[in-house]
Amino acid sequence: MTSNHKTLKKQDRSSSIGRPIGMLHRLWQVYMDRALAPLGIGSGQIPILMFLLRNDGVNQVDIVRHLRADKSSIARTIRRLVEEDYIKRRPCTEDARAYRIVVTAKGRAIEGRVHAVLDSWSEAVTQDLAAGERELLVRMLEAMILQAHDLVRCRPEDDCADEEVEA
Amino acid sequence: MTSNHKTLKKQDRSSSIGRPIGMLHRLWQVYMDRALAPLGIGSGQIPILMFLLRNDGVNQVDIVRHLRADKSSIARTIRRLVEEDYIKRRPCTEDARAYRIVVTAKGRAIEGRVHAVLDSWSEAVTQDLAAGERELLVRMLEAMILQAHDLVRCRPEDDCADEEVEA
DNA sequence: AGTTATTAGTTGCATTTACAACTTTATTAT
DNA sequence: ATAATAAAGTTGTAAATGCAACTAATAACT
Repeated sequence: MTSNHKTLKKQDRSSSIGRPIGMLHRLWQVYMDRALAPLGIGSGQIPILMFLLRNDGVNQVDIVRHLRADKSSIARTIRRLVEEDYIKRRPCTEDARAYRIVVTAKGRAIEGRVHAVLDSWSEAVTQDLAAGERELLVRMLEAMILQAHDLVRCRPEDDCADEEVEA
Repeated sequence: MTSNHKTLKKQDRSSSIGRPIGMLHRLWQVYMDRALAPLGIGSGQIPILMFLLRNDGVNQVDIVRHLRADKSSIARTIRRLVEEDYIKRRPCTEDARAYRIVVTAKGRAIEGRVHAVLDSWSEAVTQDLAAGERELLVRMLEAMILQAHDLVRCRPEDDCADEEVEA
């Protein structure tokens, strides 16, 4: 235990919201990658797969909107999911440019496992929060995402306002 | 305005903590990269630079511990910061393996700019939160990081417990 | 109908970041 | 003092992602 941590200050962690969030995200990725390694699926594919499990048959743009990601990232991640046979792409009859992305049996088969891993993370990291704080946290994060999206992907009349509902 | 978002459900956003955090982090990166482009510095370099501005002369391991990142990432990011002349490495006299990382004048010169950008992000995304919620949020995030770190980088007697202080 | 603008996806390229294996130097234990 | 360990950094490799530029197809406009 040598090293010169004597002049390290406890500061620069109070203000910025970005730093702790980035840290949590990276730790989440590591956790997910380890837990999902036996399934041959990586952390980056999880959001798409989970979305598709609830919204089978959507196209890539729908995924882009929901995940607020870049379409090229989505395209590549979908390719990986297809390669691993978790999802399948079939031409969209109404629009020759688009595809309908559907989950395969193999994809459905791991839903439980993935959900369990996601939940174990959420449970573990929030175990120190007081009663009700976790729900508040989720609400705050969603509110922040809306602001962040407006700030970063500020398109005039963007339809990212979470349409749908179905059921 | 065609597209088939009719069967999209509003679900799968309630539970998981990982998804919204990842989303915020990516949006943060985009925001920072855009705002900092004129400075020739990227979002990945910010945490290290900000840490060094408060803790000049530490070595890479100190940075690794503070940022809870991988040492190879830190090594490469430091190389970039050196290439852009924001920081400098000088051999550590007490330990021939290590370096002391110090911020250059150019690095100090942009501190205000960077801080302003960081703050504008934090301010913008939390603008909808109620009074005091932002502080609560930061506290929750820090508590979650501790749990996450234990979960992912669980080393027996890890000294990541934020030593230092040096008021 | 014909031209223009938009939209769905893809590809090249760059950044951020983790893991494993390796080098060099310092520590511990014998 | 030696040998075995551990620690500080580096490098190869790969995943996750964003941006810009491109193709193909649909929608809009005249």
